[in-house]
Amino acid sequence: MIKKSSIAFKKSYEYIRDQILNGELPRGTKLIEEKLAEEIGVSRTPVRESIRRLEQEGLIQQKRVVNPSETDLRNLFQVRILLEGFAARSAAQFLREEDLGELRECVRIGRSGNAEEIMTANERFHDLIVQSTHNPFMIDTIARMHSIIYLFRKTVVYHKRPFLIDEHEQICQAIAEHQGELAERLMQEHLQADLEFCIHLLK
Amino acid sequence: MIKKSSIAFKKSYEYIRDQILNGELPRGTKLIEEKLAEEIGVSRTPVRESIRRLEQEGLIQQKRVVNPSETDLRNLFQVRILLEGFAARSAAQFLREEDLGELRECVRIGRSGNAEEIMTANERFHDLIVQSTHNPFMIDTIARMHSIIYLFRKTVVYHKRPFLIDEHEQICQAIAEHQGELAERLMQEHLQADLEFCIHLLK
DNA sequence: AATATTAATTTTGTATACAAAATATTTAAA
DNA sequence: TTTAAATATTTTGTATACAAAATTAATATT
Repeated sequence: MIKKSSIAFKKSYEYIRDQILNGELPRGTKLIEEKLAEEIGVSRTPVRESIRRLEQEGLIQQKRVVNPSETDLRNLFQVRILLEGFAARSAAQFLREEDLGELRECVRIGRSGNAEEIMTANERFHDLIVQSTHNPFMIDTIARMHSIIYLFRKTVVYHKRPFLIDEHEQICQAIAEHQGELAERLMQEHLQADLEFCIHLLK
Repeated sequence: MIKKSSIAFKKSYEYIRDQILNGELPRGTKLIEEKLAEEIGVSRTPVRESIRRLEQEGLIQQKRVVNPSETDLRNLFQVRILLEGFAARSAAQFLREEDLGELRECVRIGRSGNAEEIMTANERFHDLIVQSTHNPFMIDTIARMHSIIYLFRKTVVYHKRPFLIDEHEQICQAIAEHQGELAERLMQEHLQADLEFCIHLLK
């Protein structure tokens, strides 16, 4: 089957999404179709579609860049903890040897890399575990949450959370030893700590 | 804050969604913007938007009415079981007395009502439990799954699944007695049975 | 000065036109 | 009769116009 290009839509979707994710469009900003269209160099139609799409993905709410409250974050993490906890348990059972190697590599980079590298490694760590479920529906649901969580990534990178990498290492080990229950619990605690850290920064 | 109407969009969105859910647009059908627009009596623009929305909600995939495979259903239910299982546990802790009454009423109707009433009561049963989480994000995620699952509701109603109401009753009782762990396990088993029944019918 | 009304402006929702892309159909070649 | 190429048709993507709705600014009234 042939892929369709939709270049104007792609361009505007990626532009707006990236502007939101890297903070150039701060949380709470009102998005105006015509302004964006002119800025991007396309008509309103694809911009409109992009906004709607991002609305469905949770990055935009009522034409504004989403601005999650503490409660919103807690709700989000309640679901995230359930799903990624399951994923960790699943990884302990199904993760392939080569992926386990990459998981360890992520931990290593977490200790020795620069800010940019650490951020990428952290994302990769969680992604490897989520992918191990081989459940596209679950992967998609989790990805949707991450796009909101990533709104905070700059803030979180500046204030490095203590023990983050240690926790990753523990999870990694539990997975390597096929201890599903333990991996699940450790992941839950890990994410809970992430949440509290996020909320702490929010104030 | 003032609600906006968007009458053409609302009209076309609801029209298309309902046509899909009640089977008048069978699974796999290709949707053509212009045909639908004329049928509904609006222009292509709101129809387009409706299709995109329904695509995000999972009822449409690549311009066609979604047609889930057995694997798709299993993946979907894996997530559903996690989330609704959690919701049942949560209900055992937090469900208000009046909602428990309604839950019991759903069980009663499940035994004595006609097909239409039973269907509504079943939906309500699950909804009450899901709502007890008071987590809009979780509620929304689950709702999204239900819209796909409801594609099968006609088929499922014709072939009444045995023990369905008994299981509801057991869950209801566990919740009433604040036995969270039990309620969670019963809900998981209940949904697993639902899944197997769905898949059995699919063939 | 604060509040309510009205008017001006911005922004969005919808319809429409047209070109690009995808699909279906016909014709030609093996 | 099958396969390939060319053509015609349908369908989608994008731009644009215009009216409805929402927002903002200005005016009048207390």
